[in-house]
Amino acid sequence: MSGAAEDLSIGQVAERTGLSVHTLRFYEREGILANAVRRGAGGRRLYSEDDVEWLRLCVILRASGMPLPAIRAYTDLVRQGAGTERERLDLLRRHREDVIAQIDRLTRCLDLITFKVGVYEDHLDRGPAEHVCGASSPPERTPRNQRAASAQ
Amino acid sequence: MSGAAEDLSIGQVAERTGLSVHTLRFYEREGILANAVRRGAGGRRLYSEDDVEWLRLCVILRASGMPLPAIRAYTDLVRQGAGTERERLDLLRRHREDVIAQIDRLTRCLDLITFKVGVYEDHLDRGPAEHVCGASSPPERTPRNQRAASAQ
DNA sequence: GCTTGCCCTAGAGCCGACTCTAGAACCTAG
DNA sequence: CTAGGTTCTAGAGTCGGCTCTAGGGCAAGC
Repeated sequence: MSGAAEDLSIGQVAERTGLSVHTLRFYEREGILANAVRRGAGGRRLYSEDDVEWLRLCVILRASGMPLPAIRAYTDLVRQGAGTERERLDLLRRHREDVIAQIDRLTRCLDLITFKVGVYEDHLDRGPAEHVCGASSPPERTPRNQRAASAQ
Repeated sequence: MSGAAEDLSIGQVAERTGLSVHTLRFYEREGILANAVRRGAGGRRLYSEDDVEWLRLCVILRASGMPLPAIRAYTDLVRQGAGTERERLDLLRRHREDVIAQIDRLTRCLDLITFKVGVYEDHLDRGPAEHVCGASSPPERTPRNQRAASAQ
């Protein structure tokens, strides 16, 4: 499936991955391509659809905060071929946990920020109250009801 | 409430905010303190509990990806005092949207990673299948049932 | 035959956010 | 009196992840 023999230029790959051509070359130097890029006339890089798929995976890993060295480690495992599946799975699982942790952290931040937004909304549509400061923990989840909260 | 007259040293503030003393001085230079730090004997910084609260808020904003210039902007508004509440609210609301967007992105990444983990689990406990590649979109949400998927 | 556009390499530059260094002052305990 | 710990300043260094520059090649179209 999908294994057409269409060769793609670096510019085309940039278009379909959202990465810049600079970044594509940079990733290659960093060892972040599952299979070595072939070269065409004049030394130009030739990419396959598989390369694009691989890069899209890399984009997702990056977007979820995986550092380049970790992506390189994963790439190395893939390049080593069969027998490294267990390690790849472990690596992905660890990253998965990491992403979950990130989401948790962000969600907790979001709660506090939402609380703070609530405090300001109160403050603005019921006239100024006393002073209004730090990150004071959402005391009991009722921004629109109580007046001890910070609005700095 | 809580407004004791206890002065805190930079080291104590570092402890209770989780920031390093270096970072505290750095933030100060960057204009990220709602009220100017007082100085004690020998020019040493004296922080109040309010400063700690403020810094905790900054930590949350940073942890949720707000860049220092935006935090400085917010700090400036706070320093200008009453009358800037609308702007502060807007700034916080924008950040709130941003955090929600981050969580969305991460959640989408998580789905793909989870899918990929599923593919590897399949692959490992039902013996190797064909080749296994990019980020191929979770075709119909059934990792453990279908065998077209990528395991690179 | 010349411009335009895409591509090449090696290496430098940039940005954000810290992080650390050097050299010196002060305070407290032994 | 001295050693250890904390703090001070100004400024340099680090790190991750790009991003760009210089200088050049090649191919297609006017």
